[in-house]
Amino acid sequence: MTSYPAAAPGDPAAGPPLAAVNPRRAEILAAAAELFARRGYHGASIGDVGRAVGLTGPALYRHFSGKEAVLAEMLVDISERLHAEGVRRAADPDPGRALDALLRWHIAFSLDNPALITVHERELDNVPEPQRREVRRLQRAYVEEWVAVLRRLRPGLPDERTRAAVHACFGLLNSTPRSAARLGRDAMGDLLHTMARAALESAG
Amino acid sequence: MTSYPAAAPGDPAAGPPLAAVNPRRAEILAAAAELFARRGYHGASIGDVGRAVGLTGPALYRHFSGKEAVLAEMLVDISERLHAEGVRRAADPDPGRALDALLRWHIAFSLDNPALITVHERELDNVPEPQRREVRRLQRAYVEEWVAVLRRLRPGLPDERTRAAVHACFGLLNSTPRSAARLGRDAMGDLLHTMARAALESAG
DNA sequence: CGCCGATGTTAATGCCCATTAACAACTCTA
DNA sequence: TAGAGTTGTTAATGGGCATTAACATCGGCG
Repeated sequence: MTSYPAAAPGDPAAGPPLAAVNPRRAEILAAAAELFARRGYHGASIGDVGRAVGLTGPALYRHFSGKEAVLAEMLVDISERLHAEGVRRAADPDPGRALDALLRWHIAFSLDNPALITVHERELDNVPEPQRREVRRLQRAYVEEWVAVLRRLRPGLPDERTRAAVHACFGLLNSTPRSAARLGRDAMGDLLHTMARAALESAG
Repeated sequence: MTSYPAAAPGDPAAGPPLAAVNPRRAEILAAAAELFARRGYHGASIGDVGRAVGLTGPALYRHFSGKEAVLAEMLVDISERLHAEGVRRAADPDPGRALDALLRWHIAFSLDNPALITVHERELDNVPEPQRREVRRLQRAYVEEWVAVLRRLRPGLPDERTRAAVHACFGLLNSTPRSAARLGRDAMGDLLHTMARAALESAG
């Protein structure tokens, strides 16, 4: 079992890379993520997002081409981050270690970015078309990294069952945003890791 | 391991009891659940719901006092059904059997009513105030049924940890609506049961 | 200094939507 | 068969919201 310290500055779980590029854009994306997670894409207005960063609604159009573009950039960024680091961690030649590394990564991401996880899970349908495909592609690829590791760990399992198990595992891991989490962050991370690992092992 | 046949007519998982009372209301509630689940409460209009049952938007006001009332009745009904049957099944004197009975119940409900599960999980904030409290109360009570069973099964675990484990388990179980589920219904039910049971046992 | 691009603000504009009004049709029943 | 309740429909009505227009401010740079 590994511990779950808060994300360090260099940690890939810490924040979107574009935070350094344009702080205003990053600030808007963060506020929008929070609001979209809490009230849903259609439940949060451009004015709400603007107000959350100390601006009026129309000011956002200096930074994004529209409301959909905010969501699109948010989801593409999340999927890319999840996928890129997933590939890296799945590459461990020992499948058991790879699985633990994937679990640590996903859990750290959920604990650090509950709003992003929520939006990623719920709002894909509101992303306009060129980017929706891309997000879907990245999501699928990320799942396949997990499936490939499990396949090495438990050869002979039907792929469909493995895929279903991975989806269920994500459900467990992504429950973080909804659980009040009076447990401390580290205890919660350890608990999720233990439960997810046990769940996946039981599927074989 | 138990199987997960499709809900029989008399089965409490089959449908809301008020379906027999007023078929039009039930039809509207079902259509609204589907639309609210797919597009979110704010993303589905009264007109959309009406059209889904072959009516115009304003016709719904003959059956409900407004859009919020549709959501409220839907969520109160779900929470009541989950809770009532949860109490019944948690009453088994053998905690191991009680846990399996709870798992079977929750899994059958998710498989039969993916849209309801989704809405129940996401839209509580849009329920107007007198009923929101009631739904919260029922949700909490339902969780406590699970916690009580686990407490009997694994005495000595801190309640906070047990509660967190139950929430995580719900995340796993409720992932059904999001997983493509090319697995057959019964295989999916068995898989979820196995994984959830293993996850909960690992938490102690 | 004087212009300009970047970034904001406050007024339109136009659409969508929840809700209500005004008006039918159908059924039941006295 | 007339009248009333039930369930619909098609027109308002009014508000909210995304988006755009028109107008400032300000910092840098010629």
